[in-house]
Amino acid sequence: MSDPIDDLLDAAESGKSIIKNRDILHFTYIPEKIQHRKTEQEQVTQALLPILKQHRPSNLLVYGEPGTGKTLVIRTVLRKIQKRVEKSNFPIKLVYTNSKDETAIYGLLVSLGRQIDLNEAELPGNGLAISEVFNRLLKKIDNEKLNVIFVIDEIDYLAKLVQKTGKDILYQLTRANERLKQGSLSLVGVSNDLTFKENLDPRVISSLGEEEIVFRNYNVEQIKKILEERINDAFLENSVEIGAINRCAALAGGEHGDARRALDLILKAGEIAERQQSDKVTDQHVSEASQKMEEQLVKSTLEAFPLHKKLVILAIMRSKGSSTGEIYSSYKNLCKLVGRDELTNRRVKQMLSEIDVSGIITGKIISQGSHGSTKKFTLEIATETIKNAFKDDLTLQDIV
DNA sequence: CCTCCACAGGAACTGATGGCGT
DNA sequence: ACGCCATCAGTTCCTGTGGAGG
Repeated sequence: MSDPIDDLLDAAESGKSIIKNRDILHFTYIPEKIQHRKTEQEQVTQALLPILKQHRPSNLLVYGEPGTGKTLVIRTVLRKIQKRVEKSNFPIKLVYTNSKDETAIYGLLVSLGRQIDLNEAELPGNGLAISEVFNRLLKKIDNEKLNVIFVIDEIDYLAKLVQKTGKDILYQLTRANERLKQGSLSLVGVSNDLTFKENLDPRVISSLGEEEIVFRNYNVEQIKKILEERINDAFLENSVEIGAINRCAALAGGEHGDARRALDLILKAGEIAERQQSDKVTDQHVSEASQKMEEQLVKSTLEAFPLHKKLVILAIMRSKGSSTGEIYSSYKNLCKLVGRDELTNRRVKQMLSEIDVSGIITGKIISQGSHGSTKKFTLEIATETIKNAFKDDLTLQDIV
């Protein structure tokens, strides 16, 4: 009888790798020469020129859908600028944050702070007033005469947080230079949403929106070109079939022109091909990779849900109908089964719409006339996937 | 045309957690 | 020691709504 681990190890050893360099397939990998997005590179450079020429802070707003290369271009340009001024008496510090990675303004500011070397003692991870955090950031910049460029990705998300909490840190950020005696602060905002400016403080728009650059979506042809460029460097010669590239571009680029997804896909397909000891990546591998990635994403989302959200999902599976009321009473039963206190109706409704956002269920408001109106929910994934994801949860073991 | 059901979903609040300045 | 400021999950209270049936 053969040992499964040994088998795998044997296969890995004897199997030849067709991926030479996987780093190149990371979307944000910066090669010395990016061929595409030439005009955008020029535009970004133009907008940031004041920083280089007059040592004057400059603000910039960049739009484009996910995977259109916004961040890549900005990083490339900023790096080049940084290199130029490295040895001058005007060195530039680059700081990058994604608003979506942080759930609150506080966390976002702390993440910015960490990157200009404020440690836990100088800037604790919680407990401070927002204005105090902000003061410490500025103090650091001032004291060390830093010339900082804050790149804030998905700034529309931050704008929403600002709106919700009433804290005008975007305004504060754009006006920070007035408070700085030394050093400077430039702001590069990146947004997926062209309309996000509408609910922004006009004073912020006037300073942040001085320069605006829009990244158009890639079409399938452009995606193919990007794929070919990278595959050339990342894979062994002739190890990726044309069909695989086409399928990849169609899957990822068809709707939104998402180059990041295309690259993730070809990498995953390459790994699958290697594992199958194939010396070529075929369109079959790409399809398989696409499916696997989808499943993996759903599974890890499900696993990360807190207990009550899991219970809500099981309730949807179990309830006879799919209206909010039916789901809620089914959920209450499940709570009894596992011996947990049930949450309120309101909270469960909230959870349902959160799950809806993650794409695992879809809800539709249906009016039943005199029987009131309700939201009907439909599962978008197989019940097998759910059972599979929850089977390791001790509390749920009995009811899955 | 009006009523009325069964919810939808906004807003304000609570209580725990954690660190600040005084 | 105490009040202050933020965040987070959850609760309480609330107003809004589409259309079948009267």
